[in-house]
Amino acid sequence: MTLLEDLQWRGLLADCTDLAALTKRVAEGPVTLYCGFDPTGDSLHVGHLMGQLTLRRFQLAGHRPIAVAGGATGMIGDPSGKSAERNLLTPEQLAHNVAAITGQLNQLLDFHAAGNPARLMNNADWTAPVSYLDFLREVGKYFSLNVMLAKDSVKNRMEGEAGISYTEFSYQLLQAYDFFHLRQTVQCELQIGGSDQWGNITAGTDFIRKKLGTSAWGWTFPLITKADGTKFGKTEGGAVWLDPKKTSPYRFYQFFVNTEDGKVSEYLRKFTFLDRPRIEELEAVHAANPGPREAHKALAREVTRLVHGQAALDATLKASEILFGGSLDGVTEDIFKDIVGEIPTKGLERSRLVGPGLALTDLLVHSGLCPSKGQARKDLEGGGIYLNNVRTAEATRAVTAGDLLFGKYLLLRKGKRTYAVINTV
RNA sequence: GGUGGGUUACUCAAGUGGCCAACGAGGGCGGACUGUAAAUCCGCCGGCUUACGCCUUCGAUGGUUCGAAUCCAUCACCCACCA
Repeated sequence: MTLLEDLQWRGLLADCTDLAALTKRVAEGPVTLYCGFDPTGDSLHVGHLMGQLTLRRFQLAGHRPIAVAGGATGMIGDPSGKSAERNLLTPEQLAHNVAAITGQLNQLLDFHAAGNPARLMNNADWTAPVSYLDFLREVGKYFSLNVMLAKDSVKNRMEGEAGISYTEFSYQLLQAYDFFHLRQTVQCELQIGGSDQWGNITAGTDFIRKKLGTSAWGWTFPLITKADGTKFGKTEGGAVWLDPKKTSPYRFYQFFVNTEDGKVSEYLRKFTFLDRPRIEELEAVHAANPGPREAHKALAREVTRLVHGQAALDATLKASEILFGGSLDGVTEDIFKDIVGEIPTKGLERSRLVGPGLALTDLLVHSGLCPSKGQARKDLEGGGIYLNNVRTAEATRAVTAGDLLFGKYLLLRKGKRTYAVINTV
């Protein structure tokens, strides 16, 4: 199976500017390709993984990937997929964000591969020095307003109430200029991106054809959705980030374990490097016996290892085994200590547990599991609270030193899978 | 600039003097079933309180009234039509 056939089998092709020609070109030898990442936040999230992983798939097949951090485009704001104008980031925020995501982009690609090492660039390097007048003469002249206005990203905003500023309207020119610059300086022939980037990518291929008279291709992959069609990568706590300080490896792993059955097959194909026989084997195992969730766990293991590494994965697996293994019997202090760092942990002065102890409702609020004492009481009465993995339904329950595990910890749980640890000091 | 309509809890959206902490839907959280899934069913969703109840909330500010989300005035923002 060729690379492009594999990508299509994985469902990673939404659209291609000329699939037949690209297929021919890829067969002839290594292609240089790029994918851009705008620094809209101080971390990438699981949605961004698709671009990074696809670059990596090309690299593994011998091609030359470039990850481009959007130091310039991030200053403008991409209107694609956005229903309203966004606030501009300050230069300080941008610099901070670029530094943060640059580190993350370094993880998934191989920058030392013999023959085709990955490269990391920042489009501010070639965009910032260009003067406004030069840009209008050298770039703007090649763009038809009619075509620009017809792009979905612009059209949707023109039709809606929010409108669009001249600044965001100009975004497609900047991205087109990136592609043009890379085509000219490093023979980059292909740009990949999510399907919402189609308009920006074709702006680039059109510009290259007009200005350079050479070929360039665009390839988009479908945006990931959940089974109910809502946005992928959001949880109660917000986005699932790649930064372990924002989303712990444990939560990251759990996010994938909790994938709906109907999506496991798709996610295995799109988020892992497992080969086709292995994925089909996992699908068969799951179909035969869905209870153990083997496919979900394989998915979660693979993605967690890719993003956080083997050591973090091991710790996460250990914590998950304990927390979802049922009883805490037989768990030693050393093993328990390992899970403390994996799930949200709050400190508590041990003196507060002496005598009558501390109301469990107060402890639930302190741990962050419940937003208020009233809610904590309702959760308790509803049977959704567990102390040291034992259901506790008395709203007036007090917690004393006698409840401590290993004389030091308390394990609180709300519902089936939300845990918190109290660490006494 | 003129005239009319609007601003309600996470979102949408009822409510036009007391029965309103405020219908309903979505969404969220819990429970049952199951498999840390989906679907379904049940409960809860401003705060404090064991409870009676108390406190804060319906764009902002002031007023009328025993009593206001509901009436009046002023202000702010949004929408529609006219100029």
